Amino acid sequence: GERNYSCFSSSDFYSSLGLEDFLSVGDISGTEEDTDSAILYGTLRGSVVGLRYYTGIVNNNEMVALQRDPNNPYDKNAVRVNNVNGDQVGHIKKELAAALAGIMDSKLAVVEGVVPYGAKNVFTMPVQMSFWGREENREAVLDQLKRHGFKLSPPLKVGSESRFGSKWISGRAGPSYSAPVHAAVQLTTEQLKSEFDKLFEDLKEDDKTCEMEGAETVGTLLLPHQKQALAWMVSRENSNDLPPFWEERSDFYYNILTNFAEKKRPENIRGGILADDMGLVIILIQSLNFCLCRMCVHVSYWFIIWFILICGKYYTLFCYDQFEQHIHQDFNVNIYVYYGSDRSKDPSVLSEQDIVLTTYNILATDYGIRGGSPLHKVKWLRIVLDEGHTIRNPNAQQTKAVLNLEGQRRWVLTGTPIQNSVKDLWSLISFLKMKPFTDREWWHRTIQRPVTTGTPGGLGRLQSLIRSITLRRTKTSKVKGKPVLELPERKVLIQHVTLTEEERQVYQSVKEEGKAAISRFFSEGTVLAHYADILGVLLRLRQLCCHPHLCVNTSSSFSYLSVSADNKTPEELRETLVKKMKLVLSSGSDEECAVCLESLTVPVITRCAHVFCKPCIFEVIRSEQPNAKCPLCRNKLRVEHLVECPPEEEIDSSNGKKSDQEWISSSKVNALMHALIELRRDSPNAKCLVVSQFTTFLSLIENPLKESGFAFTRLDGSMAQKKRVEAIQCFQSSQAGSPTVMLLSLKAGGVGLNLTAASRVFLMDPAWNPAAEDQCFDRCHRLGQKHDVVITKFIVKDSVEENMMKIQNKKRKLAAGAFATKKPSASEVNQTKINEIKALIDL
DNA sequence: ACCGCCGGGTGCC
DNA sequence: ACCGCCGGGTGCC
Repeated sequence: GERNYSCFSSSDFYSSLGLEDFLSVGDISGTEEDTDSAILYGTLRGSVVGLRYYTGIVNNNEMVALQRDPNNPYDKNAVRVNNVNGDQVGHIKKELAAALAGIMDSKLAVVEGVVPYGAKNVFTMPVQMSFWGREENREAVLDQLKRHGFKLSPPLKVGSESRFGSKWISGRAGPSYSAPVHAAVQLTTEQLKSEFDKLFEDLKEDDKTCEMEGAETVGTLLLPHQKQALAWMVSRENSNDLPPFWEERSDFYYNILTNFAEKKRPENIRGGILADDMGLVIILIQSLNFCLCRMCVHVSYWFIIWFILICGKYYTLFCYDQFEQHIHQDFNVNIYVYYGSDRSKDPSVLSEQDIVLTTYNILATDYGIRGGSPLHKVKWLRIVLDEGHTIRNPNAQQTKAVLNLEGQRRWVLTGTPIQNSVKDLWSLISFLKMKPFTDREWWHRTIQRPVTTGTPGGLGRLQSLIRSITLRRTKTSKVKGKPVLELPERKVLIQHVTLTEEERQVYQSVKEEGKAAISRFFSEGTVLAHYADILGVLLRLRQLCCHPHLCVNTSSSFSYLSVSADNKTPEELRETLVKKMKLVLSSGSDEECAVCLESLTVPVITRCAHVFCKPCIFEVIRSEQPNAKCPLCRNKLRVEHLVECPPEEEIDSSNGKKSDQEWISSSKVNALMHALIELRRDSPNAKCLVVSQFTTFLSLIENPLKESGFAFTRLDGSMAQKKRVEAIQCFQSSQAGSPTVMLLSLKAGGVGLNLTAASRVFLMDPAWNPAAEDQCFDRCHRLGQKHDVVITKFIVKDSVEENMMKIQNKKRKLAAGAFATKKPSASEVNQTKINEIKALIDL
């Protein structure tokens, strides 16, 4: 909404820096998504009329949806009443509709209905309505109702919504309300956490521990947990079970959450979620391309074989996030790589394939094209989403494109089925076509809200739902009492680095200058308004900890801090946006485009200060016109407001050597080189990753590596796909003379990136988000790793890096306990942010 | 009777 | 709808 505009313009900037996880930037999504903080204002009895004109039928106690019908020729205030299936039951009586229309259109409240009794009436039936909204809108809603002569009853708990399968208690006479049940109990963080752990750790179930031999060619190579996964997947595809929460009654099928019934048997869920936090399954596909470790080769073949043997000659669409071109084609199946400008737009070409590989980005781009996407014209036998969690934003074009694919058997591979809250699950559940959750209203009313408010039974529902469709394997999962995977140890060492006198002087002067500016913001009370600028200060300090050359124009660096944010001319606004974009592009390497989730190609910045690829954001604007909104903050988007990055200056000096500038070292580089040389002396065959967020730093490090005769390779987000594959294969190779060092940018590659050849990691600079570090470490500490993994973090003593570590530790502790609990209030979030800034700059 | 009352026609929004 | 509402027919006691 526009009301939040001023917030967005500053806060979206740090989300594009990827710092929101670290610096507790609150979720400030618009009202439509902000349903979690809704409270119940009260209830109201109304009537549904015109029943005999519609075919939709309901049961007593069944939930109904109220939907505005503004184009109704008889009454612009019309409100439709639909049953769970989406069939219209009738209309809300016009006097009441007149009161509801304004409230619903302005989104002041969400109105939900339940038909308490009289469901079989011929002409009209009662409907019990609940009004939900944000605390601050309560008065406005009550007011609007009052003006039309309606008054809400106190928020009784509506029976069918509050307990698992509970019924309305029918009194002998009059309307049947259940007595107000006790208030919902908010579970403690620990309780919630342990409940969620249980969601996934259910290996005792028969259908998940039963093993199945693979195809003959690979069967002998399967590990027990892989055989289990195979058996489970096959059973899921052939299962005749009703979907969760459905019961067979005498001659119909009954949904115990919504009390909806229908004669037609609800579709089985022929698929599920393979949730795997270490790529045990994800690796199956991706390791095809990194097939240097024997086990991975077979694991991946196994997966392909599974699809061929189980499904016969059918075509299967893989949604492939980390796109790879080199696919082994040893199994005599047709694999079509649907990617690049020469991709066939002919659906029948796709239909001829056994397997079609594509990316979310392509899928989303094609979805909007005139004439329709060929991918959406094929009826797939199977659709497999790799990195399924990337579709967790229900409003993203990618999600919409995925949800609209046709295909009966649907699989989701994801390491993190629930990223932050239950909310994230909806897209996946919807993708699996689980009735009635494909409609977000039923998901929200029956699962999400009960869970987040701690309504008794809510977690139980979620649990049984997840259990029925998910196979979960974690590093600690056990099969027959033995861990599914015994990984070598992982050790993290902190190596402190002391700056030289000279480095310290520069650092100190930049710090004092920044500190003075930030102090001024504090005294002016404009800290949050200058948040982006503050991040800029911190960025420079972080860079100075690494190498003085990373921080280019130090002396005049903060001149822009004094520019007032208001009253800018268009040219000034443009300049500011360009500056912000450059800061984003240089802050950490490989900033992602939120549309394609890949590295930014031709970056442009929106007026709301979000950075996207130019083609990506153009496509968004084109397909959503005339009211295109920013995918990240929902602010209005206009093509003419987009600002491109002026080309004259090289931002990414990826080859490092600033033309003839003489190479100098730094304390941190010295520390690294000392460690590398020692490692080469002690174990000449050991391979290591040198990781930094700054690609320019990696480029600088190339100099001493060459001087000391190291064979090294490099992987960062800016590299073309072919180069990346080459770099990885070359590094993973065990041949003599193959590189022993890989320069790796922190965020390069996806979960599937397999760098198990390395057993040492040198992290050159701490990341804002500890999870990003962990994910990076997991690229070598994963299936296939033969050695203990030692990670060395270089941290400059008495610097912003040390302060970052402190906050990281705090975050880690928080993350360990927090899950789906109530969101902190905006003021709490801001206070945390302010405290973190103070801690970072020693104020 | 510019009323009341009767009884038939009729029926969402 | 075994209702409400509408509008035409009708009109002392």
